[in-house]
Amino acid sequence: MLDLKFIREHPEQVRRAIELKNAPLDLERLLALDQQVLALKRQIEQLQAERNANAKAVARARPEERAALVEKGRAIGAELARLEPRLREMEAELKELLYLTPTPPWEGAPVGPDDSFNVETRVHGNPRVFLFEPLDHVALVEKNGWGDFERAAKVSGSRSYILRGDLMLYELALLRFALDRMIEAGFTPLSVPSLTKEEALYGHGQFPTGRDQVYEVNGGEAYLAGTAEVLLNYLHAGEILPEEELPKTYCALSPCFRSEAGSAGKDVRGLMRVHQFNKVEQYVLCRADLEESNRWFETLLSISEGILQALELPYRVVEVSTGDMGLGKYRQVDLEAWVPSQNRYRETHSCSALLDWQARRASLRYRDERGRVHHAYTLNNTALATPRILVMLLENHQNEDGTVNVPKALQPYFGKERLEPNR
RNA sequence: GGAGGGAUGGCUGAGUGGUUGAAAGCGGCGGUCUUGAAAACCGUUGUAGGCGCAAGCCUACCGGGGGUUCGAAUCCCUCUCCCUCCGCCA
Repeated sequence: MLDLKFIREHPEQVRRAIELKNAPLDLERLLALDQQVLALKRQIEQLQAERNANAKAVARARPEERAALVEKGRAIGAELARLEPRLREMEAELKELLYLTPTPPWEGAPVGPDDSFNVETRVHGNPRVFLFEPLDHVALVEKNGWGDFERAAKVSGSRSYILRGDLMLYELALLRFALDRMIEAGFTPLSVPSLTKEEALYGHGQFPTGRDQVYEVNGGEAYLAGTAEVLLNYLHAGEILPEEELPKTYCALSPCFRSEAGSAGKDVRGLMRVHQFNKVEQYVLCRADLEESNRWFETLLSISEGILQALELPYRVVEVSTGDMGLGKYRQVDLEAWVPSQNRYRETHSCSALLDWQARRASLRYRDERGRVHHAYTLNNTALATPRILVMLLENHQNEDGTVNVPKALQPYFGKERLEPNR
């Protein structure tokens, strides 16, 4: 969400951002509505001032003057009662439009409407050359008894999974490993709920545009968060933090839920795209300073790269295009790890800087040393998400006999050098 | 699930229809005093929006929303959250 004043004063920049981001927003409607709201508000405030003055006059009035003043107050009240509902409606519509305002993307972002315009900026490691016919991750899981997709579907429907034996333990090891990397980097580990209120989803940016991706609980009483970012971003909602308390650097482990509406037919098999998964998320709330935000962006990205390197996975770095990055983002870089069975890289991490777009929605503010109040900047990135990362780990580290090697860095967490078949 | 009690400014807390955006205390900030500090004393100290070159003025906000009234922190309705007791329970 952009500052209304900024929109008024820089409509051309906003128009450009709408174009670049393909934002579903009618800027002319927003600007016109803004003017109407301002005019009506002025009128109403004028009437309120009159009403207040009149009410005070009633209190002081001599008995013979009262009736006339009360009558005047009644007239003002009637006029207000006529105007106020209109203002409420107009403000509600204005707010809906404001929720659709996009952050202008950074000048380095590739320009284009979709992910086909994303640009690979760097590759790390080489895809492994197999001296045997490698299996895909579903075959590996089935061969070793490391999971049960059929029964998962019976119990929970499509896009669900059951992990078993070593693979189940491997997931736990991975999550704990990722948390330790975050803690080493100075982040505060949190466990947060997955149940979320509607406001938090608006504050995050998931609502209103991504509503169809979210599971609703009890007819809208709550929602299941698709990422801990939703919760982390609402932790300090409405607060004004002292500047000394910034940056807030959090990492959280949480179950994540996604309806995957619209991705029917894509990645329906296995662990690639599931309705419920676990994720360690990185989140930063910092001062409204572009340089600081840029530094954090690099930090978040390098933490994730460090994790992929420790997992000994070949990956590439992708600069996400303006049309693919989402309304709120200033910059987005994805990390994609190699998937041998698909002969391509698939996303494992998504690093984003949103400037004050989320902070305005959730009212995340801080007070500087001069006493002035600012909206903060927010950033986030995946630290590690399972089970998708298991796809890459199983396929890349498989042996000819179907066992799977555990990267050195994970061995202390897993306790063994390889995953062995479940008997 | 049942019964009851609450929600006021950074914090504690007064305030049940009329100059109350809100007493008082604490805290914060500035100053006086002091070699320095403490204490004491004086001043100051919410957010958002609008108007104005500015000084400043206006409006809204006492958990959220709605209502009654000339006038609401105060009365009514509703929702949310918190606390106590009972029941159930990982």
